[in-house]
Amino acid sequence: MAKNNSKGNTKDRIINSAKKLFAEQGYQKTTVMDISKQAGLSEAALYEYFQGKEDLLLTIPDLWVSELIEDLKEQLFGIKGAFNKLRKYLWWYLHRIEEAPLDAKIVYLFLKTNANFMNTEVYSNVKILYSNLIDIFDEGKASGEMKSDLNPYFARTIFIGTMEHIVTRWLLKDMSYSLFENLE
Amino acid sequence: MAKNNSKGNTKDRIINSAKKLFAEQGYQKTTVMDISKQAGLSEAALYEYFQGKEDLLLTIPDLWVSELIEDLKEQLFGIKGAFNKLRKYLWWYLHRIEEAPLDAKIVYLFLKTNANFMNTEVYSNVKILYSNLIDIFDEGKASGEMKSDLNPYFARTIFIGTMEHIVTRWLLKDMSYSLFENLE
DNA sequence: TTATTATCCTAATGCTATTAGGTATTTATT
DNA sequence: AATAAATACCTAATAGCATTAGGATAATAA
Repeated sequence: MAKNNSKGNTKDRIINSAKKLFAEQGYQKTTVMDISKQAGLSEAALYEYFQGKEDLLLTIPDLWVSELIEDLKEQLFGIKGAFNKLRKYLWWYLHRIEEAPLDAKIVYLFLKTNANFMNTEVYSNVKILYSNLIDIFDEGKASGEMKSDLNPYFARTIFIGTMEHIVTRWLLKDMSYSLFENLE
Repeated sequence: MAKNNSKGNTKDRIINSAKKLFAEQGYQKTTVMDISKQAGLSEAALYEYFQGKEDLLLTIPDLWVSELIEDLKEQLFGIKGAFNKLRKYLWWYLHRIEEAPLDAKIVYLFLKTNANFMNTEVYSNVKILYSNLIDIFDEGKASGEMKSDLNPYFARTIFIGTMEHIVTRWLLKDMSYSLFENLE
């Protein structure tokens, strides 16, 4: 019950070191020694906490994305109108990404290229995150706010595609400007 | 003058082997030995043709993207109307990607995550490829086909974002369906 | 024929992820 | 309090892989 005090700290230290280094130098160029040194440990000790380098990569954004799901519910709660919800969604998403650029970079740039990404907790959580949009578009159609022949799935593809494109470009350009500079 | 007969062949063999293996197993999990064995060479011989594994990755889609640029001009030539051009652009792009899924996978999934991507020939070529869209939107505004307050840059972001999202999803799902199943 | 260059090889080298096998310190049990 | 067990960490292998050294063979040029 009182066992994971320093253990929890160490694990966090490893995660934070890895996050920083992965985002800065990329996954490949970051060595396990880099990470463990930054966390103040030996390499071997790191393996007490994670199965390996890849496991570390896959674990890092787990927490972040789970948080996002919880937060999104709250944020959308009480907002009336599909367009208002969409606006809020967009704003919220970009805001969260600007707040946690390291996590975002790892998810966007390194995780997707990993062969095991599709079997990840993160992947299914991202799907949940995006499924909310379908509901919003359905609501918009039902209320008459949006055209009745709108295909919600295609609308979502456009919405997400655009958002992700903006974010990816921002990440590739080293976050050198604010994401909000180019909002309609 | 007659020196690069077998040399040219060998280089092609290496490129094709690497392309296949990168796309199948991912960049990290593919070893130089895999590639050279598949190409019928020793590992050392491969280094006569490429500086290394990363150089190989960066070189592979060079040719493909250069070709695309040439082809696009032809394809759009003689088409009247911005919307017609847009439709053609979309159709052409998806078609070319279905035709060369290995190149596409490498560009979309592995190249973008590489730290050196931004300094690549491929990157500047992709920019050229996308800059054509600005002209199309400008033309559409000038001809009255599109609203005069349309922001061409934002329109392009939406267009490309949507396209890339569709393609990325398709690639991640192992190209298990035709890209044209879900066209408007 | 001799020199040069192209093409390829085997055998290092050195870096990096991961494991083996252990020590010391904390926690639980009697 | 004494002993057992688990925790947190270490140094020193091991093994895989990218890359290089140092040639050998064969084609081409002088």
